[in-house]
Amino acid sequence: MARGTYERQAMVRRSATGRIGIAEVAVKAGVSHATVSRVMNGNFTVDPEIAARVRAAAAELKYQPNPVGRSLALGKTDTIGIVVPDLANPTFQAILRGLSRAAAQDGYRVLIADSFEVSSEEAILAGEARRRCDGLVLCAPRMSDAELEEIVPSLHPLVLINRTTTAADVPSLVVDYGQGVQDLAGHLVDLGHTRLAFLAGPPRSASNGLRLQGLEAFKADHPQVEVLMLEGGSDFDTGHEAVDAVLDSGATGILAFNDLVAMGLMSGLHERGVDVPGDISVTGFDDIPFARYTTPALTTAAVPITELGQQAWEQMRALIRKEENDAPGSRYQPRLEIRASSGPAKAPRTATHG
Amino acid sequence: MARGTYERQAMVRRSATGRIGIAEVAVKAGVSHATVSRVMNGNFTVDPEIAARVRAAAAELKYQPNPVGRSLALGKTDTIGIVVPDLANPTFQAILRGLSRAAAQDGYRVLIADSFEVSSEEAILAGEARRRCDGLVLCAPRMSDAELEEIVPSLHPLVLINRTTTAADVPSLVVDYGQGVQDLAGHLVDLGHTRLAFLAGPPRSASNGLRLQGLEAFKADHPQVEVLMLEGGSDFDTGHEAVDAVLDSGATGILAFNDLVAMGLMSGLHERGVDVPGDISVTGFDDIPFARYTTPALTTAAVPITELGQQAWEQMRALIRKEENDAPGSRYQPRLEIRASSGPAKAPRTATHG
DNA sequence: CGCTTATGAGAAAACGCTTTCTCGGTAGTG
DNA sequence: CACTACCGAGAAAGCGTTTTCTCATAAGCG
Repeated sequence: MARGTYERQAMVRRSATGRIGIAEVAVKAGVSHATVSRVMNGNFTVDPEIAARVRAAAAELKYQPNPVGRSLALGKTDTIGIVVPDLANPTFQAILRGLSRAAAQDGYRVLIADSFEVSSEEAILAGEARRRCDGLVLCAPRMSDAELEEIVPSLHPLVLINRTTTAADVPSLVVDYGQGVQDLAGHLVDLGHTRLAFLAGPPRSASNGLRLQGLEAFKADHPQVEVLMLEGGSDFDTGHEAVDAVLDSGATGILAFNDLVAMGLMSGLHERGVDVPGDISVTGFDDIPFARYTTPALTTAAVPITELGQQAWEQMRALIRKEENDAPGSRYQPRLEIRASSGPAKAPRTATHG
Repeated sequence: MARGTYERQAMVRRSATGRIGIAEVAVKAGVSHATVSRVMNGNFTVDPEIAARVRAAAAELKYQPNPVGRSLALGKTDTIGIVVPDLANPTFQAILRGLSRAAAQDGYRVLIADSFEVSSEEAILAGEARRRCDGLVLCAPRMSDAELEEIVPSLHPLVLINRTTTAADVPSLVVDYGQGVQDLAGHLVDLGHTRLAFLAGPPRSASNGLRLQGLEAFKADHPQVEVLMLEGGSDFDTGHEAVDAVLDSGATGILAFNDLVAMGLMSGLHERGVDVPGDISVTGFDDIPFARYTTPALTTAAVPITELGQQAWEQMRALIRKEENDAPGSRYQPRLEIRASSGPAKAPRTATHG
């Protein structure tokens, strides 16, 4: 109080924008804004007495630094972006959740961008999100390999999920869908099924491609087993609508693209009076939380999906901090989760019904 | 080309940050950055020939304006924030999705903040998110009324979901859970049930409070019906673990807090060999997409949840644009969705079992 | 006691953009 | 032909911070 010069005015005039800025605090504390900034950032080259005065003024005015100004000065936003093809998909929701939680732990926020499965939008969304953030997680992009390779360099720091690139410094987290689908098919064959059908996912989905490759390998290993391909999608309705095609196929073991499709299919089969797994065995993929609660509980391949979101953040953090990353990316093995929706094959069915 | 003075240097020197900025474009086009800015923003007071030159330079350098600088200058971020108590909850996921989609249509992005049901974190998260964004959607906050009232003024523009405030200019979107639960209870009574049990949700949840109020009203209207209260939560496991309590209660009609709890409960009852709806009728709440695919399909009260997310954006947009809003907030009536999980009551059960 | 070296805080530049202000130049009008 | 009006583009001032630079003051040392 010795100086007595500060806080001349009782009323604080707010800046043009109406919000309290560093300038108001500086005036109230009788110091320059540089000093206020130093205090707010814990710079110890400030006289403790003055620091206390600044802190008091800041507290009284409820001053909170403007993050935009801060971002501009520091060149970072403490925000990362994520682009997903479909926010309605539990898989992407789980990744988002894992990512968001892990990032929050380190003081980062997450900006989301949903491409609604419109692959032509992805590059634009990704670019915009990236410029607003310190890094980007590109989740199962539907764009072509060529397009991906083209935009990847401009997106760094970048973490890819379920997609790979030749570019350096771009960690990829991929799930081994090929192996997973082979495990599921193997499980069905062990149960005596000899005629399987695969209910495929979205054509542009890379993970669908991996499943198809896995099934090719499986067919090569098991020449005695028939594996049919049926068109599909990635949601409930797809599975529900596939009932006729499934019954027509005469297959007794159905590999659905994912759990959602499997649930839709089971629901449809139930309506038709077809017993699962008595008449037909059904398997899903992902092991979403709902899978264990369906009736019958769904046999599926469990993907450690929330962990994947978290891992995405770990990789991103390493990139942002420019740390040496010993394991740039990783490969996740699905774990076979045998439940009640798969059972022994009954007498072979014929290809036509009704 | 008449001037011939621009583009003196073949090599463009990038700014300190390494990224291409407005300055590089200005140099390449031989104009000031003011002019570049004007061209980029479609200001028509620029000579068409110069504008073309600027556009060419921008395209060649792949110039994209830095959103942070832009935000600082314009005082807006084209981003809104949303705070949810639990990103794992399908209800909040759906709200997020509806919000994100609607906002994207108007060129806005969404920043998410998950409080993980830690109510003490909500105020901080909300404040931080708000400062980074042009507005905030506060979704079913768990904080006390007092705390809510205290922080609300500093959060404007603000849209509340499933919570109300006395502050002006804060639209509230609330679902009439009280009416919905009465409808469900009425449905069960119509089926002959006289002993109901309510599997409650999280204690701090306002929507749980509304359900309890609704049930009080219901009890007053139906003195002959017993309505028991059981402790619960909001997820699968809660429902699953409640099996014993439900069976002990002797109730034949169970009102679960939401669809998740109902599904967990049905799964548990199935494991115990209890028939739904033969022995016990179960109802959910929300009508999440999965509800129609459970076995038996779940009777529930449908909440137009994605529409709610969209409405949240409509309100937010009106606030941001400072439009007059004729309907600040709205009240949503759940729609009874009768499916197979509810059926006629069988002979009354005794309070003890086993 | 005078010179050099810390120390601490203000002035100013920087971050990248938008926008007001300013002014040279051209066209239009009496 | 002179004077005003207008148009288009550059200069410069913001937006709200952080950080470097600079300088006054005080302390340390011979």
